[in-house]
This record gives sequence, structure tokens and C-alpha cells, in this order.
Amino acid sequence: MRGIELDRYDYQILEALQRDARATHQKLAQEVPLSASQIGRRIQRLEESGIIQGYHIALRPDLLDLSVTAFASVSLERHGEASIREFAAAISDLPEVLECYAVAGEADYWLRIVVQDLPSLSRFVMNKLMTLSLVRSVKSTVALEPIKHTTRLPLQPPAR
Amino acid sequence: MRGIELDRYDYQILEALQRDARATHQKLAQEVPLSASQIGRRIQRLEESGIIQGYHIALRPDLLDLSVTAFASVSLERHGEASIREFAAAISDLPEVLECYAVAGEADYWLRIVVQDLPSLSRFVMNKLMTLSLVRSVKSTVALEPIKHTTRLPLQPPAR
DNA sequence: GGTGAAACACGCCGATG
DNA sequence: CATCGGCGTGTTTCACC
Repeated sequence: MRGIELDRYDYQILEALQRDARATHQKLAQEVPLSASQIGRRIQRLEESGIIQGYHIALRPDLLDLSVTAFASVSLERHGEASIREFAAAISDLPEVLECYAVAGEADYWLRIVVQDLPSLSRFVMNKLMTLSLVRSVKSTVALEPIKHTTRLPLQPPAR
Repeated sequence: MRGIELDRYDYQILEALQRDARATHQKLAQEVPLSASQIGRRIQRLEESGIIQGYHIALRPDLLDLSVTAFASVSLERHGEASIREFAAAISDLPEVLECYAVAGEADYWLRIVVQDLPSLSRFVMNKLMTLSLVRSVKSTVALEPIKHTTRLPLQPPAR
């Protein structure tokens, strides 16, 4: 699934936006050797192509009474395509689950969960996760401390 | 570490900004029963208090030649405070590592890694991760498919 | 790539409870 | 006295040339 062709300027724009998503076109024009109007047009193209998915706000969970981050490995009972879709839909409806990936190995899925405190985690795993009909087993681990958390991708600009 | 007191309007603003970080103050004023200028002032306060950490752009990794997401559990040789700080600093310098948490249990740290392809993953783990002096062992797993990925926190608005 | 008009953010004001 | 809405100014964006 390759998108449109990006040149070095597109990559420079993306790098700059990853650093500061609120930079104005004029500010970006100071870093990228293009005019502000060209930068605006390129950003629009990047948005339309889906490369730029959206603009998000980063909140500090600990200041909002969300002090527990946990991980869970989940194994399913069955592995048919319908089961997988059903599980995916159920996970999408759980706001406490911020990330979920299908993985190879011991478990089938891996989740990152954010909740208020340990009792909330317990309630969430017991009442919401394990009660999903397809779930066979859940193994959860509490995060002790966040070391790093970024949304910045390691972009590989073209050599040219 | 509790921050400033937030009322229901602050929560409504945060909810709305989590949905659309580029919403203008006027647009927000249509959802939250406050004037645009008040909303602007509250957002400023939320930024100053650190609750709003920043504004980010969400890029689609698969369209940018970053098709592999992997997870790694890392165990360290020693666990003194200096070792931990050294490891944290080293991880922060690795752009391929997007998330890292200290965890309780079998491993010491858990990482999420994004790279171009499987050979890149192999190179990264072998040459960059395992060569960190403090690392004793690394166990990595490749993500087969992303099911969910959001930055939206499950906010708990006050009852009042 | 540049230029205009419209929309926007932000600081200042008096009013309100 | 903290918080509010309205207004004016400088800035940004976007359609058009």
C-alpha cells in the first residue's frame, strides 16, 4: 500500500509538523525552502492522501486522574475471521483501550490500557475485558513508570 | 501530583479537542456553553498548567514506508538508579522507539518500535538495542495488524 | 508563487454575580 | 474579586489570479 510520491520538501514539512503541529505556513517556510502558499498546498495534498491522518492534542494523564497504564495480552477461543472482526469491534468500543495490536507468539492480542487507579483496572479487566465472549485468557501487567512516549515517526527521507 | 481544579466546561473543552485538535475557539463555543474568548482563556490556562502537553500530527506509517511495528521486552543487568537513568537516556535517543515503559513482572521494560521492514527490525534489535551496555536480554514480537490506535484518553468528568 | 478578502486568536474593556 | 461576553487589532488561511 504505497501512497503518493513524496519529495524531500514533503518530508521536511512532515518533520517540522511532527515537532510542532501548530506551526503556521509562514513559520514552516522559514525551515523549508518553499513559499508559504506552496507549503499550504502541500499540506492539503498530504491530508487528502491520508498520510496526515489528523491533528491531535496530547494530554497528561496523571494530571487528569488517570494514573494507571497497564498492558494486557489476550488470547481468543477461536480464530476465524468473524471472531477477529467481532473482537476488533468490541475493543474499538472500549475507551480505556488506547492501543491494540494482533501479535504473533504466545498471545493473540496486545493492549495498552489507561485507567484511573488499580481498582479501576481490576474492574475493567474483570468486567469488561474477560466478559467478552471470545476471550479465553487475559494476562495483565501494570506499567511502573513511563520512560518515553512519542507520536513522532522515524521518517526515512528520500536520498535524492 | 494533582493539577488545577477543572470544572465541567474544562472537561468539555478537552473532550472536544481530543476529537478535533484544530477546532477554532468559535467552533468550540458551539459545543461548550461559553464565549469564544472564554474558551481561549481556558485553553491557555490548560496549556500553562501542563495538562495540555502539546499538539501533534498523526501520520500513517504504512504510507511512509514504515510497515513494521514490533514490541520488545528488555531486561537489564543491574537495577541501580544510575543504570535506570542511563537506559532511559539511551532509549530517548532512539527514534525507532516510540514508547517505553518500566514494567513489573518478567521483563524490566516494554517498548514499541516502528521501522521500515523486517530486516530493519533485525538490524535495530541486534545493533542498537542489544548493544546497549546495560541490556541483558531482549525478546521481540512483531505486530501482525493494528486493531486500534488512539491518543484519546478516557476522561472522567466531575459529577457536578 | 504572490495577493486579496474572510476568518481567526488574543489582549483589553466594562459588566456581572 | 474572579469570571464572563463583546470589541478591536494583528495574524493566518485559502481562493483566486
